[in-house]
Amino acid sequence: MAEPDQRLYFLLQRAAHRLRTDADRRCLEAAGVTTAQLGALFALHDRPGITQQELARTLGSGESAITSLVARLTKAGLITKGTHPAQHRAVVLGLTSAGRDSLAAARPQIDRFNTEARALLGEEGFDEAVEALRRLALWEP
Amino acid sequence: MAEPDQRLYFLLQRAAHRLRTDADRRCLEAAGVTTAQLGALFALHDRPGITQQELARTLGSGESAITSLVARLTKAGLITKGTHPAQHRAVVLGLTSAGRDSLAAARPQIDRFNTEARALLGEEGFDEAVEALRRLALWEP
DNA sequence: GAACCTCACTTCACTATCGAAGTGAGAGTC
DNA sequence: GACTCTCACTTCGATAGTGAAGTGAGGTTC
Repeated sequence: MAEPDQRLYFLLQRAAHRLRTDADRRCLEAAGVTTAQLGALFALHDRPGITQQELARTLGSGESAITSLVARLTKAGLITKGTHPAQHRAVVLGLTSAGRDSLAAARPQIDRFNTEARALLGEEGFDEAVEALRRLALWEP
Repeated sequence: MAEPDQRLYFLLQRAAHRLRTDADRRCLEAAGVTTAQLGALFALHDRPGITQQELARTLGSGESAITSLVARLTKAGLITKGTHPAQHRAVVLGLTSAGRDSLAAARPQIDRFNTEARALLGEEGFDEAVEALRRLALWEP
């Protein structure tokens, strides 16, 4: 048992966890948000006016996880909740200027983070890893 | 903003999350444990008699996370807690036969999981991904 | 127009994680 | 012997996720 290559997901989770704690720490220090919250801010920056449901799909989470995430971000004054003109009960989300500030503050940390990861894995290794992760993230077993 | 390669950790987390939910579902169905719990069972299988502290290091988690994890596994009757003969307050962990059964039941699921991942990424891509993840998991930025 | 349906969102109980603070028994110091 | 220190573990209050069940206003059907 315990052959390394038989534990892809253990490795994946270790790596994700390892990077998350570090990224969380950096982003919290720089922008006051966690990685999950930053992911939501990014999504809202890219697609302003999306609904909670769309945000959930974008982030790959369930709607109930988004409810509490949105609640925390709203409470922190980083995003706004509005009503959709056409869709009945849909909640439309948008960034506040404070949200944009957080995003801008986190930006250098992300860049530094990726630069370091590129240095660790090498240019080619980094690109391969990104491609593999993209496939795994979109995988439907 | 939002260039894909500037979001290594978002991708990593999406991929880890995506695989975890699937792996969790399979392992829960087959062995009644979550992926995190299975990771602990694996570690105890490989290194019987380790302490909670060593388990935390092995899994890459903090000790407080291990406290509750161990509590749930003990309550489920899958592991045992004992006292270390030499180290004072160290808790020594071991698998019960039920724990070994869960491990055995989860095994085919893991194999199937890895086979599918190999098919998705290709032999070479899989090995590269495993190596990249190993480096990221052990990375000290 | 009353009953039903839809569907985005919320709530609840659970697992999992963190970091910081707390606990407590043995070890060391004087 | 009393005091302090050490250190493995526990507890606490967060964030983050799941799935299942609940909510409620708008639309549909007859």
